[in-house]
Amino acid sequence: MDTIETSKPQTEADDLVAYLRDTARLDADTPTALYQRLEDALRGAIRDRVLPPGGVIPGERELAQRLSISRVTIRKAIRALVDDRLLVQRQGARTAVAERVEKPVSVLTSFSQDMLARGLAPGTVWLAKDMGVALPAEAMELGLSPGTEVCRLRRLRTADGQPMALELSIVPAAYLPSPDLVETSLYTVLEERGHSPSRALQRMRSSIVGGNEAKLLGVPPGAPILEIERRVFLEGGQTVEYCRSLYRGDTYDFLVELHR
Amino acid sequence: MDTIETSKPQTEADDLVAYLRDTARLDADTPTALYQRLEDALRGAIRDRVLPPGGVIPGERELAQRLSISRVTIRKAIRALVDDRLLVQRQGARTAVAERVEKPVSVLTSFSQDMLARGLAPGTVWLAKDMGVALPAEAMELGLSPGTEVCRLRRLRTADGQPMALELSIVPAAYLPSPDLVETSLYTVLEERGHSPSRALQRMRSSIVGGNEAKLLGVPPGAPILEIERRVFLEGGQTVEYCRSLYRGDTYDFLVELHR
DNA sequence: CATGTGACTGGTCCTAAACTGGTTGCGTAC
DNA sequence: GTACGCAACCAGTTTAGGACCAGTCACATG
Repeated sequence: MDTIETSKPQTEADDLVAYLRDTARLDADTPTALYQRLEDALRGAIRDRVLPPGGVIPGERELAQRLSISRVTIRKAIRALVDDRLLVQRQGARTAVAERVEKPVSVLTSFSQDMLARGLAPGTVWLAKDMGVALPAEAMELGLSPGTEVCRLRRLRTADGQPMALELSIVPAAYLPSPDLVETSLYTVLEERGHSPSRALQRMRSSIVGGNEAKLLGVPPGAPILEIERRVFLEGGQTVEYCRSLYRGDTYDFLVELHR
Repeated sequence: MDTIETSKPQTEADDLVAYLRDTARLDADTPTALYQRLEDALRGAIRDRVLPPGGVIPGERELAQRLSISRVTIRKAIRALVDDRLLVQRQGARTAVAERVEKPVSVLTSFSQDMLARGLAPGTVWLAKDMGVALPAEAMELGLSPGTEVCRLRRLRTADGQPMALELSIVPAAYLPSPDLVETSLYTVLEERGHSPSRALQRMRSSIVGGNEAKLLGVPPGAPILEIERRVFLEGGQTVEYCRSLYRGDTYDFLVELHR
């Protein structure tokens, strides 16, 4: 028999059990699988710091008994979190919450944040701000119906006063009613208006700069540039920005983290 | 929240059943086929988030009973949505609403996989394979003690027969005892030997190709190239490969997915 | 101090019941 | 023929129990 006789007043464990019982709605009769609900509840407990990083969770048997759930189910839920690197299991030792969730480097940042992270002072020179009906190509990239209004922002971005990139941003007027709302950071304005970018796809290629753009960037024609085409999405999947940038190849590099 | 569900324990299921009953007009005598109406109703339920993505729908038998409809009809309606990838069926498990399946783009891939994903046939021309004591710079990049043995692989990678990239890979001999083990794919060999890459950091910049490399890549000197420097890590964090590549700027672009 | 024991941990295996979708066959109505 | 209903069976999943192994850790013993 694998019985358990614990009655120690472990407040932490009690808190967790209570949290799980509430969050997973163990008694409710939902169509969702039990282990699935428990998994989500555990995920929430880690997110809400009910389970602090580095802390340990109660034993599987104890959890099973106190939640009136089979150990199989507990293990199935835990297993999913272990696969996601949120929990760490070691035979013989208790299951623990992962110490540090490695913050991925592939993070969606604005130009300003990017430069600050490099220890450079970001700056902006406005080249054009306008508004109008989306061109067919723009409507296509943004997933808009033809005829929708869009804002266009054309800027020279600088770092420590030196030209770093040319940027053309196109944003549906639904998210940015006027280009004049943007002082320096487009993303700040979007966030303030409740349209937080959540995801982006970015295509990069190496290319050669032409005459006009070379002058603006302060490099000789024929210098290498990093062409970046970026489509930024909201939580719901709607495209909130389409952006084409030319970064100076001699002073800019892009860092990505790749997985699995 | 827990106390409100006195009259009806299955809130979620009840909501759906009510929604379907209303939307599909089950009792009405319309020329439209019953399964057709049910299908549209289910489609609406998904669109209106009555059925959230990732959620599960009640079992076919339960639906059939509660809607007073045959299971055959239920299945016929569900079948259509499965064909449209709106629902996901798995024998033994409940039918679930499809998650938005944005395939992750920031994935660690080998050159071969990358080219295949682009619909191109990957190829390799060996320029050099050798082995020796790590140079100080190499030891530094790989995090090795000075004097450790490393393998060096220098390859011209082709796509559909055309030169695409020059690649110099450096791998500690502990993970690759001999450079001759690699036929075409380094990652395949590493995986077979139990050293699966799990994570990589990649730095990219735009640059100009020099004379020798231009000849190998089949582009004129001064053509734009994408310089990629990649450090690949194992699960445990040890560096398993340090790689420098030059990709042709005119035919190669790199796609990344960024979050939050 | 070292060390060994025992209680506890997760890892793995098993049985079993109650469900799930998958499939087939038979029947009725239009 | 198509639409619809009913029923049985198969295969897979979920959940509940249990038992045993192997690793970990705290604590008493020397």
